[in-house]
Amino acid sequence: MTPAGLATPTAAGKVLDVLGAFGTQARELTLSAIARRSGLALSTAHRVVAELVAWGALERGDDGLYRIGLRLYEVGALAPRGVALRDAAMPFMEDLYEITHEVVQLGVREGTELVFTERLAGRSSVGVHTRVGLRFPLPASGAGLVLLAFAPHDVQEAVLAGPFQAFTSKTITDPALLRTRLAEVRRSEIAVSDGQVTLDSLSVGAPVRDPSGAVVAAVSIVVHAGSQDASMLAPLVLTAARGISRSLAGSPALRQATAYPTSLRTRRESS
Amino acid sequence: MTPAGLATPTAAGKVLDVLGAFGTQARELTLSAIARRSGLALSTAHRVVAELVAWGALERGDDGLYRIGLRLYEVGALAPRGVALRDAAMPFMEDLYEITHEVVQLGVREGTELVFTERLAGRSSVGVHTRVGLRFPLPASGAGLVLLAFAPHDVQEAVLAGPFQAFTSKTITDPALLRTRLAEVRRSEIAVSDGQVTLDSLSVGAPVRDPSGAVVAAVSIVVHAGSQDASMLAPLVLTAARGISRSLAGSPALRQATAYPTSLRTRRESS
DNA sequence: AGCCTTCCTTCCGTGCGGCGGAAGGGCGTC
DNA sequence: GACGCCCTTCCGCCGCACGGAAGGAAGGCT
Repeated sequence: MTPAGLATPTAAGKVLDVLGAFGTQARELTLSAIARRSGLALSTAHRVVAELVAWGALERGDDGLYRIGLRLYEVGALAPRGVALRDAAMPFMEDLYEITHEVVQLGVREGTELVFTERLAGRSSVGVHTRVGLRFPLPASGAGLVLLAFAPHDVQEAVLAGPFQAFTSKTITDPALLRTRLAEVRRSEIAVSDGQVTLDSLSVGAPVRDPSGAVVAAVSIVVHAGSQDASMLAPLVLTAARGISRSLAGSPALRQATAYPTSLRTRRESS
Repeated sequence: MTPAGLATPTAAGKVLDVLGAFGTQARELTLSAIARRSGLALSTAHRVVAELVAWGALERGDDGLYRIGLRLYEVGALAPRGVALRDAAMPFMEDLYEITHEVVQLGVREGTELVFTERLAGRSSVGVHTRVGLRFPLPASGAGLVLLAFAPHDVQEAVLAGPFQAFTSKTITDPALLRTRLAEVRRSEIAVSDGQVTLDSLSVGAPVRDPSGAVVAAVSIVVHAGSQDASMLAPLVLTAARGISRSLAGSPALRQATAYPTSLRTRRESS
């Protein structure tokens, strides 16, 4: 993740460098491992880490290894695109899984990437290699196409201009073709990616909208390419997506981004 | 949460001050609200926040409000006492809820406090005022008694020495009595708190252990005081706790604290 | 046993970047 | 139109962050 060696000049950045040293592959680290992965000098890492431990952002086990602390878990749980979204989506994703027993995923867009935030899969499902927290180029998958189709123009242009990562022979790498596909997605509210990630997999995605109508996430389902039920999936996924959107409107927690009534900006915080 | 005004002298601390400004009551803040709640000067907050946004720890909506970012959610999800524990516990907690339809909680100890990390409750359940992320003194609740009973000696002594917060007339405030109760909990693996938080509630807690046998969490159930089924709860809670412990042993993710085979310390991290 | 590696901790002088007051601009409200 | 609130930028002084180096503990290997 963090390529190491790129130590941040700023002090705040060093805190983030330390946090960035942790990852799904590195849930527990020694002090020197943190220093190495974050590109910080050992003594610097030592000081920063000590402060993080004191605050509760990191914890140190009796074995000396450092782990992400409970306090950071709590703060992270405040992310609107994290838990609030998860809570709204899980029931519908579970339904979808019960019906199909295929891989069901929830993803959001960050910059020009797709990030999976939730995933349900049984043993019999397609062996997809995604995992929660994994980042992915937008144009390849069903969920990504949805998020790209409804992204702001500058994001779309950035993706359409940039280089395309081709996973298979079927991965879209032609900007013109991609534009057409995106328009189609906007019209149908459904995106299909057939063999664009791996040749034997097919995914169908649909948009999740916040109360203002802005697309904040995408649900998708992944099946074996060639399954005859592919065309039946669209209504299922679409229904789940709409259910999640409706559920979001109910819970007050997530009122994401784009369209606040301007009056809300006046809210005050007690000191 | 953060009393504001206590600005940290250290630079790293200011980052944490900013993160600490967010809470369940304050999921979205303006820049000046952050400055106020963290005790930082506006210009300082501005600089720190900008850096956090660049990294992805915070996000800024089109409305100008800052929220906890996805990247922090991802990092927080790496906390062993967060998600790993949750994943292991949820199925059993759901069972417990299905059977009883009472409030079911999962808590861990942090310092001399109890922190609830998960909570299931229906509409008909006791109107308990706990919430995920809430901190609580250990000696009052069933879950807290469990965690205290199996805590390291210095923690126990610190609590036994310190002042006791009395919520009701039944709250234990006598160190000698508390010692007796703790011994009882250690023997029976069950803790009952009757009317010690609010007079009309009763909670029953049991310990969750990691593969090494160390107590890492506590499950508890809260019912109306006087319910005749109180004595029936112990086996249920105990069974759930054991199930979670067994499930933890299965998943490789959580190998908490105390008892690593020392050889594990030798693990390396690629730079 | 001895040596070596790896790890953690502490100290300290230098210098660089953090710090916050203040000024300027935008937007809404009274 | 004036006030209040918010955000952004600038700049000079001061302070704390920085990292090299040294001390020490704990295995692992031969």
